[in-house]
Amino acid sequence: MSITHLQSFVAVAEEGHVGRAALRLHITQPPLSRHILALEDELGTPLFERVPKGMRLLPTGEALLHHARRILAEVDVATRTVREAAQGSGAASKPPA
Amino acid sequence: MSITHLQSFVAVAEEGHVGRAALRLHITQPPLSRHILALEDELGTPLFERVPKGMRLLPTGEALLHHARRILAEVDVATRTVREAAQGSGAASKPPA
DNA sequence: GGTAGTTACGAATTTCGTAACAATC
DNA sequence: GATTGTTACGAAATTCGTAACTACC
Repeated sequence: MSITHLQSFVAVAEEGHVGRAALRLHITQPPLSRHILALEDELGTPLFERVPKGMRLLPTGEALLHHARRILAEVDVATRTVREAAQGSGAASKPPA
Repeated sequence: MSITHLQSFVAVAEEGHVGRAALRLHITQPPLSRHILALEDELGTPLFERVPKGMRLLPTGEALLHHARRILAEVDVATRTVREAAQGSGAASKPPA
């Protein structure tokens, strides 16, 4: 499980549609579809039900969604916190791109 | 920032030594060293002070360590929760390796 | 000279996007 | 036949480990 996979999962869960999620993530459908399949394979269970309109979360997916959002938020906080700590101590070695 | 990088970071932070952390992670020193350098580069600040005995956490590193542990723990919980949800609904498609 | 981290470099793996496919309405 | 997700496949990018290097006692 990678952070990229979790970002992909959340996007598909929120859009309910691999194509739209891919647009949102600025990648094409196939790699995004593969991210979901890889996650399902790793966890050993489907996360979505494939319906004619797109992708519908299963209970397993609902369970993951909570945690995925929390993880992604925490990654964000971690990044900001470290950058602030760096600024505070004037120890920055690289200016932000 | 990837989960692998965070695992590497925590191991080095706890061991205070790239070589020992590499043994613990069952990889060699160079990739582990690169993980730390990549993280420092991405965050724009050093996380460790290089001392003769090894690697010593800087305040920026201390700040990251808290979040990194929380993220890794949350990933663990997420994995278990989804697997339990799958068992509960009998929807498992792949037996655990 | 021993111990530590880092850089060079080639091989193996992974990941991407285009194109083709499959399935459902 | 239009819309959706998936598989094939070759190219590009990443990541590994061995070997060589650097720095500090």
